[in-house]
Amino acid sequence: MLDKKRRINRGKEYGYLYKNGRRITGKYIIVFIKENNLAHNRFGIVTSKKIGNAVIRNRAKRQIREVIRKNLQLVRPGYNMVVIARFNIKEVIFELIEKDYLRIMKKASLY
RNA sequence: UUAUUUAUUCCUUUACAGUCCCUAAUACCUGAGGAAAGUCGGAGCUCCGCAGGGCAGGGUGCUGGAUAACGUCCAGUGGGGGCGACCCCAAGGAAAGUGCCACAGAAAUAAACCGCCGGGAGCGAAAGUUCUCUGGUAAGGAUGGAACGGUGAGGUAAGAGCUCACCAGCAGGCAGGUGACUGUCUGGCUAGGUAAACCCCACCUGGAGCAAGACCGAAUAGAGGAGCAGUGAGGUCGCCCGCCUCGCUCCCGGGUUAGGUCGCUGGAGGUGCUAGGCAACUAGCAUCCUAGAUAGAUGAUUAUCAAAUACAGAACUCCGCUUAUAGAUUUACUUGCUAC
Repeated sequence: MLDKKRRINRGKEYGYLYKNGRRITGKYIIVFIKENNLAHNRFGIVTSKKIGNAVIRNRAKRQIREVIRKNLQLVRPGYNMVVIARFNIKEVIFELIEKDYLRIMKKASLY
């Protein structure tokens, strides 16, 4: 699990990011990004019921969390991000998700 | 365990030392299911006015037992199915009342369409035959899921439980059984189906649910004005009674996204043995037991295990039911085939 300070856990913050954040769409994930004026990044992960049952949703969440953890040092700090899993994430292996994530970070000039 | 900061204790003071909390790093330990699922039934627990009475509403529906309880389970009874092992059934009441019974058919709780028989009238010598005539008749035909018990005999103008025998069904007695019910005798002679239609009968039923609810913290402002009412308004399902609380509405002014802790897991618990019981289950003894989160949990890579994996992830707890499923395991029996 990520540290408590690196998590987004208020429904309102998610709503704020959807409204005001920059939206970048990848092949398997969608990311909303907004500056947060902190020395670190904060993340939220969303897996909707469209993706599948609880087992599939939890697995997708774990894999996204691992991608974020693995590349924590690479990404520039000071942003809030919401990562949304798309419905086709359940069919792909870990490396492809990681590649997708890094591509989005590059596009946002955070890497 | 280490480190940093802060607070506190001790002390005249300082230092050393100790304790608690927060944060970070490291190490070690622990972490889902038979269905965790669907949320269909029941219960514990919590709060609401301790929930009292009546009506309404809802539920259950063969009998006896088990259980904290149930719409669950066990053992029976009665139906139905299967060659069989065995399986299935919301299975009370239709002589309390009402409704409905499509199409077909003359008629669907009401009967005469065809037919059969007697009488009358006409025709005819008679046999007989005809009818806008009259009466009897439910045996036969035709329709239908169902036509006012069935089969046979007597009986009759023709017929008819009109009479008799057997069968089905009904009522009552007796015997057996805790009981559902079974057996038998007697009687009168027949009573359509539908209650997952209304309904009747018996029993059960207050409501909301862990986002229940409790505590701590933060913030905190109304002796303001106007109108209305006092047979008023509100109070955790509907209506009436009973009970409890309070004036109410509008305007003006003020406040409001800050959370944390508990509830939160050891319990109607699992396993084994003994005893009781046909069984469900119960009792005693022994022994075993580690999720408890709060954006909400089993990651990535490599290796290995003989090989491989379905349905699927706890959110207060438990007992059931239902549905989804790869594989593995156990016992008893039935049927078929093959061999002896």
